[in-house]
Amino acid sequence: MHFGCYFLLALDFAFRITLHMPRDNARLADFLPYRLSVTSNAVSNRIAVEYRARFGVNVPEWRVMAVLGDVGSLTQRQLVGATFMDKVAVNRACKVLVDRGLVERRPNDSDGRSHILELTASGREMHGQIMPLAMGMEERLLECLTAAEQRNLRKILDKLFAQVRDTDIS
Amino acid sequence: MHFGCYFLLALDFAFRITLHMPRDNARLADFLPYRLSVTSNAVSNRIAVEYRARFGVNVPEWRVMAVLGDVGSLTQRQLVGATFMDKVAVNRACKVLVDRGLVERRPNDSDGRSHILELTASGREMHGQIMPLAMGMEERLLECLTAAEQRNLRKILDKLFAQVRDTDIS
DNA sequence: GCTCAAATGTTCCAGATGCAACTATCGGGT
DNA sequence: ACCCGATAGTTGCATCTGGAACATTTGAGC
Repeated sequence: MHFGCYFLLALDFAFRITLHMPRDNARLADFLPYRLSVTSNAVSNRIAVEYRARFGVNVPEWRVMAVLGDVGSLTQRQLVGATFMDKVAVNRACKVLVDRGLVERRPNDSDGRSHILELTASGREMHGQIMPLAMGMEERLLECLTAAEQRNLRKILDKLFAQVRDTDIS
Repeated sequence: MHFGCYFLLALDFAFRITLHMPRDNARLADFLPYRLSVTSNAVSNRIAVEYRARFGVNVPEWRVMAVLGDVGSLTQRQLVGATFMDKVAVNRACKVLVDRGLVERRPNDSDGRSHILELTASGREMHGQIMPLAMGMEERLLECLTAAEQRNLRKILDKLFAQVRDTDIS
């Protein structure tokens, strides 16, 4: 966790440079991609620690479980599409989940290259425990925002993602 | 880049599960920390590729240069506070920048443990080139948002960060 | 001025990440 | 039926990342 003990110092520091710097100097703290990254990492780390401590899964593994628990049966390729993760990350997450008996992998009759992945009974049980935890964390995280701000945030993130995907930023 | 060729399929997939899934099922695509992470990673990767291609620096190195160029002279400890990066990341970034002649490190007279880091002439020159690029990318990224949405986003990210920092999410 | 806990920076190691190359399979064109 | 380019999955490798242990220096208390 690279925030925490240093945060007060950082705030003080940011405050000082806000006051004393010439207006035309670009400050990292004003750079929106930077803020997005810092906030996102803080949120992700916080949640990842919780998943790890309680269920022994990392974020890619949890994402795969969340999608499988929601949809049912998917191939790795479909999981890649559903989670926006790298196919290697999906492959590794699936391998771990299969080894732990949380996911079952059976041949795909209509395509010999792929397999069908599905939660086992034990996987569904963990899914039933981990989803309320995730929802609870989301709720407590979003407590600080009004309903309008929550809607705004979702809309804005969608717009930004589409912009990065479609537009030549460079 | 783990989005791109799979994106259309992902959209289609998300669309299908939106339509056909029971309402009470929690979907990963609705989970805000997930969306935040996907968007942030997409933005960061896109920008990182640009820095790498044009200046041969990675994100930690760029952050250190941005702060040094803005503030002047700092110790590694102050850089940690200013960038929210890990002290190891700051140390490595500084080492690389010193080796490349972009940053000068001189003893700190008032504290024998630390050194003062400062951009060299060549470092200031790169800073002068890289900051407009960063600002331009930010501008083109934010083109998709209204002025009100941009203000909202900054406010919301601040609130979220404070929430993660101060509140017990688990 | 001595001692010791705290702070700074550095190195080491272990895990996460993702690209690229590879194998196996598919399916369209001939 | 046979190519052959495209696709699904896997493995290897090189890089990124951060926690933990370490050396050095500081500064407060005695």
